[in-house]
Amino acid sequence: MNVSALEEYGLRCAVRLAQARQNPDKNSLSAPEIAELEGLSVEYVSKFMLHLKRAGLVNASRGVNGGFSLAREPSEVSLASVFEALGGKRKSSEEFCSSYAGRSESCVRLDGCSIRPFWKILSGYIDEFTREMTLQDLLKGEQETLLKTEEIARRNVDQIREQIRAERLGKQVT
Amino acid sequence: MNVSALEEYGLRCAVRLAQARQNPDKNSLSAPEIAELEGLSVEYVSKFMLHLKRAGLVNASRGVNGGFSLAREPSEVSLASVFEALGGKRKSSEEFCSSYAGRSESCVRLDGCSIRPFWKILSGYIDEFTREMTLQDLLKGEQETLLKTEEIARRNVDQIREQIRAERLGKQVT
DNA sequence: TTGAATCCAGACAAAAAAGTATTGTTTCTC
DNA sequence: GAGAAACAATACTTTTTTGTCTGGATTCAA
Repeated sequence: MNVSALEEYGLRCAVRLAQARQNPDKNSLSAPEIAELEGLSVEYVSKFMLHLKRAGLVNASRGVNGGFSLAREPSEVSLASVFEALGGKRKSSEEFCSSYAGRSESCVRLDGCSIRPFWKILSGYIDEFTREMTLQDLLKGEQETLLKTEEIARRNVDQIREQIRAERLGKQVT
Repeated sequence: MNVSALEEYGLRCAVRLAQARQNPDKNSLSAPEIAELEGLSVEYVSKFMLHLKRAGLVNASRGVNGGFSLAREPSEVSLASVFEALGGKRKSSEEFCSSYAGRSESCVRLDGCSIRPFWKILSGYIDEFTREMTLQDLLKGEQETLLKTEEIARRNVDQIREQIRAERLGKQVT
């Protein structure tokens, strides 16, 4: 349940590009520039950028004045899409169960699992969070980030309430 | 941002012990028994249990009728304490920044970081979640888990609002 | 047209996490 | 007391993640 290096560094690079985009003179950054800004090696940064490019999030141009630029508006780039582009896809509930099946064919706990509901809620919140947040949101500063966060958290509570209601109805029918 | 094997399997083993505790005849389980129940190797389970024991969460007894039993009431064992015992401690905000410093001495973004507030909120929610949830909660079933979840989520919203308010006041003073 | 700066791609190396194997110690039962 | 069943501890192997290195290919400018 920790942030991976991929997620952290990749997101930082994306944010740099989002910032650069707001610069009227020069809205692209080269790998060496990003590396310098972030204190990372050029090779490492290049690796991230390649992934982002393949996913269509970033445009690249070669040559002496080349570099990378964000392909879309920062407000149109969710953090989830960045993470996905980087290859560090989060496991869905099903993938999760099958990947932690231990030695058995499928998870021993498929019915009556007491842990899954817990992970599911937590995981759902994280997904919601990363899907709703965009590069633009991050650029706006802490105060704005907090406001957006509150909105997401509030909606999350509503969703949980909805689930509780649904569960209750299901119970009554049975 | 994925659950580690340590967290998943370790928690499962702890839940098994919490279940066993409710059994009046036999409130302990041996490593082979847990391994069988969870579809894991005995050696692997033993490794988890050793950690849980060292952290004082679990009592162990050797010999032919030996095994492990939960040292406290399931309602007194938070998921956070289980995870911590297993060694997979979550990074605090400070640890986080220093561990992803790249090649520099400290993180390049220490002031005016646009990403930290985001991770901080998300991380705070996860921490809150794992601290509040206990083994007892997991045993109660999905419906109860959801109710507790809603409570935590609601409190989370309040905390965010509090932060927003504090931030606003801070801004005004400056 | 030559060279420098850049992206592109995959192989490679190092470190961490996941999982196994081995050897020993304790406890119970017969 | 001997043997079986269990925990204890650590070393070892495998896999995944993290990060580097190397050898291109493309573009621009002098």
